[in-house]
Amino acid sequence: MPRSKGDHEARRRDVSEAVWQVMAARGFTGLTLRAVAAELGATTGLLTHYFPTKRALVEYALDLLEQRTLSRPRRDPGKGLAALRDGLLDVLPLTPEAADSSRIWVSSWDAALSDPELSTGYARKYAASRDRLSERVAAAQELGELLPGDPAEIAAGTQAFVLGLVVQALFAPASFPPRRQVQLLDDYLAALTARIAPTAVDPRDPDGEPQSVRRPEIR
Amino acid sequence: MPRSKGDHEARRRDVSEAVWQVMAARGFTGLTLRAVAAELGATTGLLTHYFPTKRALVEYALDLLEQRTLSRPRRDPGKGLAALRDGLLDVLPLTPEAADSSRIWVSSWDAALSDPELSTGYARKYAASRDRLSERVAAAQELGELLPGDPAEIAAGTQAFVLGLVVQALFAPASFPPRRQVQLLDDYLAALTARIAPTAVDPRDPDGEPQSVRRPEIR
DNA sequence: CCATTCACATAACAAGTGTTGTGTGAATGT
DNA sequence: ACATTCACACAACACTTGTTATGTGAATGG
Repeated sequence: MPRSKGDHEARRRDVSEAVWQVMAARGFTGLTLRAVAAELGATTGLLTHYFPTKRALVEYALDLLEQRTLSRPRRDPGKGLAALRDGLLDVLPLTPEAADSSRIWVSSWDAALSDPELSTGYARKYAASRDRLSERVAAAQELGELLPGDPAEIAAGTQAFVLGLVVQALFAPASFPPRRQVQLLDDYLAALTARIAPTAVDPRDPDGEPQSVRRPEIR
Repeated sequence: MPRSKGDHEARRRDVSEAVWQVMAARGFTGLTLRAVAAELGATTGLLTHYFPTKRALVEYALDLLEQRTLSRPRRDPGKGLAALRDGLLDVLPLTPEAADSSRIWVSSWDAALSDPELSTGYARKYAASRDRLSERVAAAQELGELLPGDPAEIAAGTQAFVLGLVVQALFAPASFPPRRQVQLLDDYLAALTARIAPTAVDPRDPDGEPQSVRRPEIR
């Protein structure tokens, strides 16, 4: 072996950084071999040496995106409802880095929707994310911090909420500063922890004692 | 003028249809002059005759997208909360045509995020949409069907919710059939109303009017 | 020391893109 | 009837894209 494996890995990390920069600056469509090479101060020959085809680089970029999103400096999750809230906050573009990540995600949806293989991969990733949220929902319910109901459904709702909030914040960052994003999320969560539980009221016995659920102490 | 204005308009409508077909089939990135021309059974010369530049065609396509979305067969909006619900249902990809429209929207975000001019246009459109929702929120509040609170904030929340639901439904249509989408939305709306029947919608008639809506307690 | 192997650079290719110029037949105005 | 004007087709241009082939200097192994 002419070079050490450490060199190879280091170079690969350089490529990651270049890919990231290009995507952040020019979107997923702008992810081109020459753009990455230029960002890297190299030529396309380098890239074809590491990735046999463009598709390989795209898949690598998506893995990188997922990995960077997951390994983003996360909040130390609290317990119950606080843990759910933290998990949702991690999705929102509250910092410039998170905004970059979010923009890349959204811009990648175009290519993903046209590619069945990528599309199923995305579906899988989002399903996994919902499963993680679902666990926290169930935990919060056990603590009595969330209204009863199918955790999977509630998790899907929360996921939808933050996803849509991400999109809106990307297009109108001035209208959706971090503070407002957090506020909107908290309002949403507060609605899920209403004082009077809809499902706690038996339709045949509307005068029954409603289950007491205290409002969350969040923020 | 060699030809009647009617011909010109008719031809333009043909172009619209071709543009739409191309976007639905190959996404916003796949919107290319030759693809549209082929779909139209013509050459690129036709398109350059109607649109001086690619950008003009893109803007035309976006206008078409907005117009088709707005003029989509809409529900006859009810009063108060029902009107809000109808407005939100109109956003969801509940029918194949609506799914096409939604997919095109999402795939257009890539290009829009990289283009400041398009980006501000999107921000404006979404803001207008929120304003419309906001009015319905306020109306529902006046009827006592929704909890008090800033209508603009509640509208932003509902918009985020349906937007995110659209994205999830596009990537996992099997997991988010129309029935579940409606159910999720109704659960969300139920959370915004203090006292409302848990099942506001007949599962066999998801597009129908919500039933047995009870007035919330004023706290 | 020397053959080999790796890590690229260089350059060319074919395909696809938007754009532009030049035709051409048909409809129109007079 | 004739000149004009429109609505395209046709073809070429310059450019970008992914891909591929070939070269080359440096590190490595024996």
